[in-house]
Amino acid sequence: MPELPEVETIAAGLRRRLEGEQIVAAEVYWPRSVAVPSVAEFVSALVGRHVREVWRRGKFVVLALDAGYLLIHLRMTGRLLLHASDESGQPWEPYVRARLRFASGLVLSFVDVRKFGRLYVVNDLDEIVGSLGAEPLSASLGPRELGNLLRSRRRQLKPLLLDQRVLAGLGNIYVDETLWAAGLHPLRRSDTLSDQEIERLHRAIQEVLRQAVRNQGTTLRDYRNVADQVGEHQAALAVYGRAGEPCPRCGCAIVRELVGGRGTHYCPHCQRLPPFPKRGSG
DNA sequence: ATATCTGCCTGCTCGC
DNA sequence: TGCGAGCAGGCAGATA
Repeated sequence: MPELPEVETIAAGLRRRLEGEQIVAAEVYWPRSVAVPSVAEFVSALVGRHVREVWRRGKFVVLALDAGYLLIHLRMTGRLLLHASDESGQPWEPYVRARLRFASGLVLSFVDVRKFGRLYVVNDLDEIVGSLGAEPLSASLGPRELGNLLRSRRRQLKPLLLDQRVLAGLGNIYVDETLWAAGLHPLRRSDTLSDQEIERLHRAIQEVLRQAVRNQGTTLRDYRNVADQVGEHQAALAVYGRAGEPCPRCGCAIVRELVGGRGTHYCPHCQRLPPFPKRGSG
């Protein structure tokens, strides 16, 4: 699933090759992939525009155009593939839901097996990303700010960290990895963390995400970068998808349970749940 | 305020 | 070998 590190990798790949490019055609093969506006308006808003800038916000890829913005959310199986052209010689790509053609001949294919991904064209960015929470890697999110986000709510840590309105960019894989790195139980209530635990969680978020970005993301099945290459971070995962395997820290068997309806992986030895909620800074 | 459920989707794995 | 059931999960929307 493309989360922050995967989307960051994709945005970087697009930035290098698309900035300055002009869109000459937009093709939609699965209309429901276009969230907003109508397909006809989507196409006419894109054709003729230039790509000014490309970045990531949460799990969204943002293409700033000379008029308006194209946003892409890959959800579960979405891919953005760049080809020099889709003329003869290119392998046929199944599950293409939409395509953009550029003046240089570049072709950007939105490929999405499960059709969960969404494309958006808007004039006001905040219409789509306005409700997103803090950027986990932002310098403005220090331990104190993270602590405020957690302590102002009384929620289980895992669903809270998955909530894009609180922190934008973490998904199931990196929440599990982060909680393991911080030594915190997924069911731990967010308002019971000590200052030390907040700092550990803050450091874990930074380190896990930065290492995953360096590794170009995690490919368990579907994720590919814009050149159709897999990531490398799957080899560095400590707990996600490793139920029954030994914890890298203590050797105890990793367990998998449902938390908030999601498959959740953790070490029962390193990530203990206190018998009763703690308060204050201990 | 928080937790839980449904629908959206399709490929894959499992058991018979 | 073939088939159906169940699973995977990000997010929006509805409900408890």
